[in-house]
Amino acid sequence: MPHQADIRQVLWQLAFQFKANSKRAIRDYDLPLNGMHVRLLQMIARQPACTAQRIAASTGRDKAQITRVIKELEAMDLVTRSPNPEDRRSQLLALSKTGQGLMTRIQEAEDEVRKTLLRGIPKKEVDAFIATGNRMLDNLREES
Amino acid sequence: MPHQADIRQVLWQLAFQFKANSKRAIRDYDLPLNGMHVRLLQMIARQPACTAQRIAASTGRDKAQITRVIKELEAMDLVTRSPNPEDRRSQLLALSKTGQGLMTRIQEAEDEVRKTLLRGIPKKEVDAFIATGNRMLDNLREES
DNA sequence: ATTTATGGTTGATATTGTCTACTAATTGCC
DNA sequence: GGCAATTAGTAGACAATATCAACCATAAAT
Repeated sequence: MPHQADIRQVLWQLAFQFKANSKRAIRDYDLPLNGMHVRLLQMIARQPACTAQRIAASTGRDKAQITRVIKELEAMDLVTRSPNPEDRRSQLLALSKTGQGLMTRIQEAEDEVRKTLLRGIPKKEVDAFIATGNRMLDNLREES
Repeated sequence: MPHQADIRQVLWQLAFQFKANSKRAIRDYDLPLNGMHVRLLQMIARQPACTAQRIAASTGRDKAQITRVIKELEAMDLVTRSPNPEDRRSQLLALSKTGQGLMTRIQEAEDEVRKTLLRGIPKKEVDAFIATGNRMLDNLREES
C-alpha cells in the first residue's frame, strides 16, 4: 500500500486501522465489548465524578448514543450510576469492581496496539505529532 | 475542551471531527451523498482504470461494502462500470459526466475543511505530521 | 411564577462495518 | 488439456455507530 500524501487519507486510514487493530486486540483478550464500550469505560475511569453530559461534550458524540452505551455498560455491571448531589437531573458514573478489573486488561490490550503503532518512532516525533494533531483539533472545533 | 496527551484520543478525535466537518460541508453544498459515497468518488476520480478490488485493498474496507456503495453511485448516475478487457471478472470504474461535475463541488467543500484544519500550521509541520502518520500506518499494517 | 435552558431518556432511522456464502473467471500446476 | 486453488465481485444478514426529534424532570433566569 502506497504512502498517502493527502492529509485526508492519512487521517482516515489512521483512524480506521487503529480502530481495526484495537478491535482485534480486545477480541483476542476475549472481552465482550465493542469500541464504544471500551472508549466510555476509559473516559469514566479517567474522570472522577463523570457525568454522561461530560462524556458527550468531550467526545463530540450525540448524548443519545452515550446514554445507550452507558445503559449497556450498567447492564453488564461494569459501571454504576449514582445520583449527583449537585444536580438532581444528572448522575455520577463510576466503574464497578468488575469494571475496574476489566480496565486493567483493556489497558494491556490497547497498550500493545499503541506499542505497535509507535514502534521505531522517536518520542520527540510522537510528541510533535500529538502537538500538531491538537492544533488541528483546535482549528476544527473553533469552526463549529 | 482540553488538549489530549494520549495518541489514541488524538486519533479518535481527529478522525471524528474531520468526518463531522466534512459531512457538514458536503451537506451545505446540498450534495445528496454520504461519507462513503464521497470517499469512493474521490478514489475513482484519482485512479485511472480503477476496480472495486483496488479500492477495497487501498482503503482496507470490506469488498462487500465497496460493492454496495458503488451500486448506489451507479444508480445515481455518478459512476460508470465497463468490462475490464484484461480480466473478465472485474469492471473498470470511472466517473460519469455528472460525477465529474459533482467532484468539482466536492473538492471545493473538502478543501475548505482542509484549509480550516491546517489554518496557521506551517507546511513543514504538516509534512512532518503526514510523514509520521504514514510511519504509524506502516506499523499497523505490518501487523496484520 | 413563568419562561427558558439543561441532563438525560427513548424511538426511529441512516450510515458504516463485518462475516459468510456464492458465482464466474483466472491462475498455477501437473 | 484438465483440475485445484485464488481472485473479483455480489448478496444477505447482522452488529456497531451516528443522527435527529420528541419528551420528562430539574435547574436557572428574569
